[in-house]
Amino acid sequence: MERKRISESTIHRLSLYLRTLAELDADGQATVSSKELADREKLTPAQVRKDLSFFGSFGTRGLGYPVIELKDKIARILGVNRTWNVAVIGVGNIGSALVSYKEFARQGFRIVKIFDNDQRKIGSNHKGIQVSDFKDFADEAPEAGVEIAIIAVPGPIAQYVVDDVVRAGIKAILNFAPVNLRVPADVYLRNENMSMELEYLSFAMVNNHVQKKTRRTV
Amino acid sequence: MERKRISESTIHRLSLYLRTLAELDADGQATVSSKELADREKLTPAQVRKDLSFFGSFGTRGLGYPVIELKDKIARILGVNRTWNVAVIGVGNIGSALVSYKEFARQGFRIVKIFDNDQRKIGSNHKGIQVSDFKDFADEAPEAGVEIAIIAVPGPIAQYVVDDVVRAGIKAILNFAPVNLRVPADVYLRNENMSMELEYLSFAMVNNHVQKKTRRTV
DNA sequence: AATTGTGAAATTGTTCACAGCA
DNA sequence: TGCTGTGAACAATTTCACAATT
Repeated sequence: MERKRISESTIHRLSLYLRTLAELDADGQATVSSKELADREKLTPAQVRKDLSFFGSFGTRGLGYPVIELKDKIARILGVNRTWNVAVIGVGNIGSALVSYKEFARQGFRIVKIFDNDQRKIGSNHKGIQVSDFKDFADEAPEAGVEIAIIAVPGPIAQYVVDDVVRAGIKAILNFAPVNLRVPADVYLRNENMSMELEYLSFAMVNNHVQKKTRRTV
Repeated sequence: MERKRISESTIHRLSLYLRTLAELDADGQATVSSKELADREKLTPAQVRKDLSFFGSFGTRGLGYPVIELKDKIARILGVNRTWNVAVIGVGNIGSALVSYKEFARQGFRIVKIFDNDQRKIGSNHKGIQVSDFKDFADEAPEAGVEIAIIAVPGPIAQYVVDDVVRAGIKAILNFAPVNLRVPADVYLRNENMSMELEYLSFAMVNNHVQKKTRRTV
């Protein structure tokens, strides 16, 4: 199968293309050129073509790319042409916002379980899902077919939570807690650090940082 | 002053170092080596030293870096050795989570104004702040000394909101809406795309992607 | 003895430029 | 003619490796 090293930036840009293709599709546009796609994302046409070429040739010379087909193809590459079962752990500010965040559902990430360790929250209802006691995670998460765990607990307890999550056999974790977590090598861990982009803005303003091509401004 | 091109990745790593240094400081550790810092972030010691060397020499050969001093120095570089006044626009799921998010305050990002266009929300109270009508943004934001705007409104209206924000003279914007926004070249815009990391996890699982050095897993 | 700071080398990522095709 | 797909050229970033310093 695939035997090239696809860089992290390429994957992130595929996410961008996917979003834009969905917009174009909604507008009823049938084809799109690498130039148009590039302009929307503030990238170069060559970059777009190179990114796509890692996975095959989807375009037509002289014409461009068929919007719907390309969208489907990228969705397949990213693995979002299907549904993923997600558990949210911690139903505080961030956790409950995520449970209600429609964009996740739209991308195929379906929240099927919610966990917390606060007795006042356990049993309460969020978007039709009963909050479970986190100590039942190892039983209930596999039972519900959970494949991805989102950690939205306070920093100080995040490592304990993630240890339990790993022990329950979950292999993919998205961490919103503002701490560095340790997981075994066979577990995928990504961090969502919401202060980071604010700090970038702060840096830019303090240093009158000249903006350039915008490599990964998402 | 500074006359080197500092890359975006370097800035992001400074955020990581800052967070880790705060942890080390809290643990009472006085010095740290590039090796220890690197291990915590899954980077190389050379990378850490190179990043820091862009801004000066803060370490002592044979000894390492003084934790508190380095933390302060990085805070100064990032511009977070001060307070920034922030307005949150849109007090739905995400917006209200951000208003309550303690990490922002800890980093010096102080939410001083909240705006919405929903009459049922205007006037209501979130963490001691009265929600203002967004149509008064141009008057009230400058008055409150707002320097950074966080956009947490639904995608379809985000461009209109951002246009008004720019017109009110705001030069730094953090966008949580899942759309590409256009702003003039002199306005700093960063996007927080929460689906992106989930899509990365999805990609990794579907492709059995081998994890490498983790350049920007935050 | 340990660890920084940094040029130089190696690697990775981006852009160019053009042949190939609809 | 217009636009893709892609090697080759170029640019940026990372790592190496070692002299300098405590």
